[in-house]
Formats: sequence, structure tokens, C-alpha cells
Amino acid sequence: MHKINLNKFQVATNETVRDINSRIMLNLVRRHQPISRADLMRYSGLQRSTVSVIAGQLIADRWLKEGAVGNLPRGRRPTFLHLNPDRCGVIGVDVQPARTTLAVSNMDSQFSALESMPTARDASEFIARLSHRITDLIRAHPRKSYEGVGISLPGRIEVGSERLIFAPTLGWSELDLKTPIERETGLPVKLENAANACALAELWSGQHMDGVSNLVAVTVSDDISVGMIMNGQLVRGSTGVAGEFGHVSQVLDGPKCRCGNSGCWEMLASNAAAVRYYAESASVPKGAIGSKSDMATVPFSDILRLVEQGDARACKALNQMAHYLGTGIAMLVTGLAPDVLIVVGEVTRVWDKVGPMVAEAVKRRSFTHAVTRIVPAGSEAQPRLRGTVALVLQKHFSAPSVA
Amino acid sequence: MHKINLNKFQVATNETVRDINSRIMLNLVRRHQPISRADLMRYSGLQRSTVSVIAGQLIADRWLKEGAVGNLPRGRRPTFLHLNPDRCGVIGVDVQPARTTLAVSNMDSQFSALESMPTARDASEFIARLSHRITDLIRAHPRKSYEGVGISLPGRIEVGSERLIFAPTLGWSELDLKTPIERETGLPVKLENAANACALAELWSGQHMDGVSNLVAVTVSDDISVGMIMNGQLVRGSTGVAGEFGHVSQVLDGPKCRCGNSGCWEMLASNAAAVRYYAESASVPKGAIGSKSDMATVPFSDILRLVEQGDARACKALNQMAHYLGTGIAMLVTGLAPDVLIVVGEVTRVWDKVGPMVAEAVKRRSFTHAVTRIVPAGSEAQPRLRGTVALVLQKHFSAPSVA
DNA sequence: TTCATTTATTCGAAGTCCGAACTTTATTCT
DNA sequence: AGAATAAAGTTCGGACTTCGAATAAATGAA
Repeated sequence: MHKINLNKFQVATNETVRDINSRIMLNLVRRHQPISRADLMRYSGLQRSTVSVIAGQLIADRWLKEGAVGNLPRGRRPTFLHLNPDRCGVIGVDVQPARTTLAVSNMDSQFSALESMPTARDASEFIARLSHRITDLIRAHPRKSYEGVGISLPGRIEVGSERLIFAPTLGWSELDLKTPIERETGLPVKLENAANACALAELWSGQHMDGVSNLVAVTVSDDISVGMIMNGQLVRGSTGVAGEFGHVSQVLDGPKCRCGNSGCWEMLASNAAAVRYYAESASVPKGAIGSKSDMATVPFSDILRLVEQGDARACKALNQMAHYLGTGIAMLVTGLAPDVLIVVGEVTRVWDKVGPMVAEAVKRRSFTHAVTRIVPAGSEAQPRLRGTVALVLQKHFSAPSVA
Repeated sequence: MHKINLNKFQVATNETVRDINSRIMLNLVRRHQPISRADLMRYSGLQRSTVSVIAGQLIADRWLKEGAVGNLPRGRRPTFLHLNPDRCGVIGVDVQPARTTLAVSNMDSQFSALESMPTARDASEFIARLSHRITDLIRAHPRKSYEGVGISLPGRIEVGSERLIFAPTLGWSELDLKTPIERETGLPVKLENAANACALAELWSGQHMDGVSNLVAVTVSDDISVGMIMNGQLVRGSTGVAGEFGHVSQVLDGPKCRCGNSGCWEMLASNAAAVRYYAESASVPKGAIGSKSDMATVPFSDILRLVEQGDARACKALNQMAHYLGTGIAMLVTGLAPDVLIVVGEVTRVWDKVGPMVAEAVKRRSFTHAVTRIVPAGSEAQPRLRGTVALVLQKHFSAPSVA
């Protein structure tokens, strides 16, 4: 039940009815496939006749295909319907500070190609190279049609202009990626923050997400970013920057962050924070000249490896990180009370160690009425890339914006 | 664009179209009244004929009334339409720990009666007394019809069961208020958290809210509670407890809160916190036996009066409160990036002193891309009661839940 | 008086769902 | 073998809704 925005609404016509019902049908097939028209009638509550007509149209539009014929104890056998995964392809792009990954996907988020390239420091050079790789990919993997390009970024996309804003780890200033890539590739381009993309990925293709409509995704790398889905809908805020809980102070006078604030959650619980903790634990006593700049920085992946080998210093650094990860997640659970909270990032590799500390912090700091399920998303599941596919396809599967 | 929840969806029929369009019409009249059918055609994009039919039906249903006839330089004069504020009445109830306020309202949130009663400590006694007062109010203010009773509470309402959960300041345990009051009064009852009610009030009847669809309300009394509207929709989370940012730690090892956590925002920035700061500033040196329990507590309203008189100790206590109010609001602005953030509570009486400190904290702790407008809501505007009216009426004015 | 202009209503066409009747296909009982 | 039962799927008229053109109503200007 949302308020009608009189600056941007859509009146309903007779076709609106068909639009709504055929999306419901499409989703019912997605969830229950293979499924007969008769069962669709029972799930949807629509008349048999209506189901037949809509199914016929969805088949004509290549969304659905008729498959095998089922068996019943008596009566005419049902013809099963299922999604046509090859109706259209999607190009997914996951931009990360060091490398950018590209994938070709079908409607099932199954990747038929996966490749990567370095992320250029120069924005216009990056745009040129990426466009080129995309057109090459399309040529190498011909399909009836491509639905679009979805791009996940460690930054926020301004609502309205769809320009990239606030992307400190990339070092690019405010930037229009959409227009040039659309021009070069000839496909519609959708941009989205990586945490938002992960949230979409879990909502649309995650396990055990039936009936979940409040979901939070936390991406932990050298920064921390949060994606929120509330009432089944991505929350982007007024400008697009909603979700920057990584820049909320956990310790009011903590270490200075590049955002200008101090004690930011991401200064305390990101991969970079763990690297700092590890370095500090070996540093010369405080006050020694140049103690910080002299320290050799051990990359986070090495710290994880050391943790897996049982190294005490690495475990201590990880524990410090996990402690603050827990307090921050407790903030999200207390404040947002989602059904599910997904943690994404390399740190999930050692979730057997980190998970219990997070759970403990949430239990201690959040009261009992929030029943959030906290789950790690392994990077092998490619949450960002799956999110880009959801990003491109959601307009066909989600409820039409009405009123 | 929200994901269709296959556990709870609604197929569309022909009547759905009319439903959508007549709600759009109703909202257009609400915003632009008085307005002619011809102008409604232009604003809505519907055909003249369709507008006429829908207007006729809305008039027949007593939502709209025909009013004066307009003047134009040439041509037939338009008949203006406007809302019929007396179509139905609403009973609004604002429960606060000490007193409960009741109001009779029409559709415009204009109160024709306003009275209050003490809030009984015993829940069942409270229910009995409140029901009695409501039936008396209805008898004393007869109307064609009452649409329902809206109740604002300092607690959270469980989604689904609609029971009151987590209401520490009231001291009632988990409780079903809805069923007995509906039985006694014969009217449908809607319950909502006070902060959520304030958020609804501002969204539906606040000034300068055209096009706002992301709004946060912060109620500051002896506790702090947050109500969130995102994408034009109240965010209640999976269980109904979303918004308890008041119980997020601002200082990880701060004073112990009754919720079990420590350093909760409401321990640092609520009215009760200011009372504590004031008392502490006069206390005997730390370590003295019984120093805390011996202190005379000065009520918050007295502190405000002292501040208005320029008392230095009171100002210091208020500043401490304002400082933490600022850091907490910075958290909300950074994390949620709403268009508007409303502050509700007695503290708005001295907003000329508190507002700048909050603005300063937000500026320092939140980056520039969030453009949240932070505004105080004076208690004379009765945000909680206006919210209860919105709560009851929103089902007629908001977009129907489709798919 | 006549014409231009604007508001508002009327009415048939088209799109959609509903619901009953019908067709198709298969199994079970006599 | 034939009839009865059962279930899946189709067909078609009725009802509701919007659209769009035509019409009616009202008013000022020529």
C-alpha cells in the first residue's frame, strides 16, 4: 500500500489487467515449473479460460515453452509449461577496483561465458575497452536477442541522471557510463551499486527466498556497502546513495576515513581494516617515528590464508574485524529488521570463524523480536553477476508500476 | 518495480482498472481542489468521457462533491469538484506512557474534538477505559459513518498478528489491543508505532511533501523511535520492529540500556538522557556513595524552560543531548538518504538551539550526496494524531496492491 | 443572430476477465 | 466392447472498462 506519486503516475487501461496477470503467470511458472495450465489456474485463481489465453500469448512471445505431457491417475493428460531460458541473453559486468568480470547469461542466470580484464584507472579508457569487450562477447556468442547489459559497481548511481556518483575506491569522478556504452553496444545499459546488485541477486535467484520481501546485503571488501530491499523493492533513497552504512560512525572519534567522517564502520570492519590491524599488531611501540608508513602491508587474502593455517596474529586481526562486523550488522538488524541479511566478500571464506562472532554480537546487541537470518554468500555463487542479470530482467518479472 | 510475492498476490480484473484510476482521480482532486473535470482530464491523461464516469461514481459514493461554477474567458463554465471532508469520521488515539489523547477527525485531519485521559498501568483496564471513551465520543459526535479507529503507540506492532510487541516504556507485555477494542466499539482498529504514525502524517498531510517518497520520522521522548517511509511505503521489516535505531549503539561501551544493549542512541539523546546529564552535572564527585540515586531528577520540560531562560547548566545538558541527536541523525541520513527527516518531540521547542548542532553533525559526518531536509515538527501540529487519521484513510487513497 | 470555444455527456468499438458449455483424452466399471 | 467418470483444455457470450468520435450544453464575441 504505497502513496500515489502525483508527479509520476500511470493510469490503468484494459491492457494493464493483462499485463499484471501475465506477469503473475510468468512468476508462477518460474517458481513451479514444469506446471500445467490447470495447476496455474489453481495457483492463480484465474479462470481456466483466462489462463489458456495468457499462456498462449506468453508462448507466442517466446517467454514460455510447452514441454512434456504429464501423467494422471485419470483424465486427459496435462501439457507442462516451462520458462524458455534462451528467450534472450544478458551481458553481466562486475566492476571491481582491480579487475572487471564479464559474463554472458541466459534467463536462468546460467553463464555461458566468463572472462575478465583489468579495470583501467582512466575512466574514458575503461569505457572504450569495456564496450569493445562487450561487442566481442556478443559476436562470439550469437543469440536470437540480447536484452541488455547490467553493470555492478562499487559506487552509487544517481537516481534520475543514472550517473555514477560517490565511488571512492574507483577514483573516478562523477561520470556517465550509461550513454557511451549504450551507444557503442547498441544495448540498453543498467547500472547498479554492487551491494544493491547482490541484494537483487539473492531476492531473485537465491535459495530459500520464498516470501522474503525484506533483505539486506552487506558487501565487505576494501570498503563496506549495504544494499536494501524493503517491501520487495530496492531502496535507493532520494538521490541514490541510500545504503552507505559503511560510512556511519561506529566509534565516534575513531580513525579518520577518506569520506571526511571518523570511525566509519568500513574503517573498522573492512578488509583494509583487517590489514591495518595485522600490521599494527607487529608495529614498533607507539610514538616511534614513521611507525605506520614503514609497516609492510600484507594483503587480505594472505591474512585469510594465515588464518586458515592457524596463525595467531592473523586470527587476532580477523577477530578485531569480525567484532566490528558484528556491531555494524547488529545496527542493521536492529534498525531494519530484515528477513535475511547476506554477507558478501572474501571474508566469507572463513565464515566458520567470523559467523559465530557476528551472531554473538547481534544476539547481544539486538533484542529478540528481530528474527533476521544472517547468511554468507560465497563468491563462487557470483552474487554481483547474478545481480546484474536480475537488474536487466526484473522489468519483465516484477509487478508493473501502477498508479 | 517490486518483486511479486507469490505467497500473497492479487490477480487483476476489469474492476481493478477502475479502482486504480479512481484512486488517481481522488488524489488529483485532493491535491488540486477545487478542480474541473476538464482539468482532471489534463492532469490524468484519461479521456474526458472516462473522467466524467469516474467523477460521477465518486460523487455517488460521497467521496467528491460538486461545488461552485468557474469562470473562463470563453466557453461553457466548468463545475468544480472537491473532496467531501464529511464523508466519514475517524477516531484517532495517541497513547503515550503518561497520558492518552483522543480525537474526532474528518477526512481533512481537522479535529472536532480533542480530549485526554491517563494511561492506565494495567493493560486490560486501559483497554476497557479506552473503548468506553471511544464509544462516548462517537455518541457525542454523531456522523453519517465512522471509518475506523487509528491508534499510535510507543511500541511496535507485529506484522500479521497485529499484536503489540516491544513497548518497554508502557510496561505492558505482548498484547492484543485490536480485537477487544474492535469488539467494544464496532469499528475497525488500526495500530501503529508512533514514529511510523508521524511519518505517515507528514507524508499525507505535511507541507512541501509533493513528490517526496522517502521520509524518516524520529520521535524523541523518553525513548527514541524511527519511522521509515521508503518508495512511498511504510517499512515495517519482517516482524514489524524495523526502525528501532534508538537501540543501536552509538558508543559501544556506553551506559547500559533496559533493552540489554549498552550505549544505545536513546540512552544518549532522549529526553531521559538530558535529564541524566543535568543531574550528573550537579552530582558530587565520582565515587561518592549513592551519588546517582540521591540526585533529584528535574523533568525534561523544566530543563527546556531553564534553557529558554538561559540557564548554563541546562544548556550544557541540552547540548550533550543535541550532540548525540546529531550523530544519530547523521547515521540515518548516511544510511537511508531520505528526502526529508522529521524530528518530533518536546525538544523541537528549542530547535533554534538544537537544530544548528544537528545540522553541523550531519554536515560533518555525512557526505554531500545526501540532500536530506531536516525539519522539526511542532507538537501543536499533532503529528501522532494526524498519523492515526492517515493510517485509517490511506487504504482509500493509496495505490491498490496489485500483483 | 451566428460563430467560435470550452465543458461535459453519450454511445459504439475494442480489450479483458468471468463463467458456463463444450471438446478432448484417458481410465475404470459393467 | 461400451458406458460412465474424470480431468485438461477450448470456445463463446456477457459484463466491465477505457477509448475516441460525435453530440449536447453553455458562454462570449462578432
